[in-house]
Amino acid sequence: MTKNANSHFAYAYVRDVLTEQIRSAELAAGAQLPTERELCERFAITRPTLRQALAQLENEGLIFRQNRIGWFVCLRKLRYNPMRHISFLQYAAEQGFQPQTKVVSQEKLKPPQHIAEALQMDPRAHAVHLTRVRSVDERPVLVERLWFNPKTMPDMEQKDLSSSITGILKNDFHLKSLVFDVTVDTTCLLNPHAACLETNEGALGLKLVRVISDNKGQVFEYDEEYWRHDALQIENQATLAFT
Amino acid sequence: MTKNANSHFAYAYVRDVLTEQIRSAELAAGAQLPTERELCERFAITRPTLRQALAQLENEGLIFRQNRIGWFVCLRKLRYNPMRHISFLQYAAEQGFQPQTKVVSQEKLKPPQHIAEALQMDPRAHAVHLTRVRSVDERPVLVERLWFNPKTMPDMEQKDLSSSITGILKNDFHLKSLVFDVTVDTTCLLNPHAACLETNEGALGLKLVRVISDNKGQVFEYDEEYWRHDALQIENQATLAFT
DNA sequence: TCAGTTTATTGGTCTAGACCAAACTTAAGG
DNA sequence: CCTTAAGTTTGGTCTAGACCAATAAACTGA
Repeated sequence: MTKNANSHFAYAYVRDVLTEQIRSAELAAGAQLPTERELCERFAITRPTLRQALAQLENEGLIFRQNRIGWFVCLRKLRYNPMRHISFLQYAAEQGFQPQTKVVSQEKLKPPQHIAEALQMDPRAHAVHLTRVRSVDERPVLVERLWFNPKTMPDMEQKDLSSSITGILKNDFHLKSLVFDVTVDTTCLLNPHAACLETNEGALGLKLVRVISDNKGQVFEYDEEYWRHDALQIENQATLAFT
Repeated sequence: MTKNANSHFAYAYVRDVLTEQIRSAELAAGAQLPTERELCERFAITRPTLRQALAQLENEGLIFRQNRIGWFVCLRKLRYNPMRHISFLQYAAEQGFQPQTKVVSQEKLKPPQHIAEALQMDPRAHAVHLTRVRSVDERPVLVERLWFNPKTMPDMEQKDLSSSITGILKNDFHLKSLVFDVTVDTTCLLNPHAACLETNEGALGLKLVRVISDNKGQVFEYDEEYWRHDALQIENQATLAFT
């Protein structure tokens, strides 16, 4: 097969050609790519070589796969500021998406040790645990798992958790301010998160952990957010005032 | 080959075994993994299958490769808050790393159109462009490319850019406050960034874009940071006060 | 026309190599 | 002891299949 000068490997050439087709909108957002076998024929390469190229486009967040259906050009991303406090439903709607939330489970159980430690709770105690999936335009993009400290947030199993948790902290537990500690890592999505996000096991994802405390450092809530990496763009804004 | 119940594919089984060995410190941070051919023999699989498992561990940020030398368990990550303003040298040193910075190039040239637009400058004009590589413990982790708006930051080619750019904005251009707009995306590292980071082309990375303006919205600087994804953990903290 | 079954299509997983090239190790010579 | 060359080891790239399984499309019968 022929290649241009700056991508002498076959997979790199294919990756660059497809990238340019996506960037120039020759392949439109949401469009299905030709099948793997068609692309192999067109570029005169084998499927392992093609899939190396596709994997890199996938990691770049340019394409995504639907199991046994095909590869698609990614749609626009949800811009997400993990430090803001308006609800998912609100900022997704503001950006022209159609957001949805589905509770997967709510139960009271013993948390893993690292979560018990982060919550500063008795590791033998049970905590209320809420798992929910968020979608935009009927495409699941986020699995979140919330843990509530039984000491600082008692009786959570009796509250309506479909409303704002921040509201519960303010109104039911009378907090005057909250501190959010957030970390972001790349991760490999495993089941059940991968299945909830309708992606295959092993796909790249972003894991966001948020610990919510009061201003005395007492921990109330521990959240894990597993995101499809191709569905969001993290953003933030800060101001530096010179004194 | 044999596998346990929850990872019925060979590559998934290998991935999970190696993950557990890393998590339990049976494979210590920095340790070299057995060679690919040794692992193939041990697990009775072929190299493509093994490399599928290794690729997922790499995306997870658990292992990294050195070209033609071997696979290694990742060392601890630099915790990075993109919204803070202390220098890289300072927060890396605070975390017990040995930071280094190397200027790769400094030149004045016509920026790409999307950068000219972000800088709100005449697209035909030239801007000072600085490229530098940051390392910790002699391991390159970040390539940054800084563009300075010639309208708001004239004569930058005559300044000492090895010192604090923020200091230059404050002292030379008399700004009273700065606004930082930051976005974070996963990306596929290509050359020359991949080479600077001593990783192979196509490796997963994180791209962070920061636009620096004054409080009137006038843009001064446009920064692109290309990070080894396995070398950093993004963190942030915010406070929400209820009124 | 609809429901159920069958067939086809698509990506997913895997084997079994081959060969390349960067990096390291070893050996030889000055 | 140092430099250079040769050999070895390692990950990188690629071919050439095979077979699986999820999903869609097509077909058939009521």
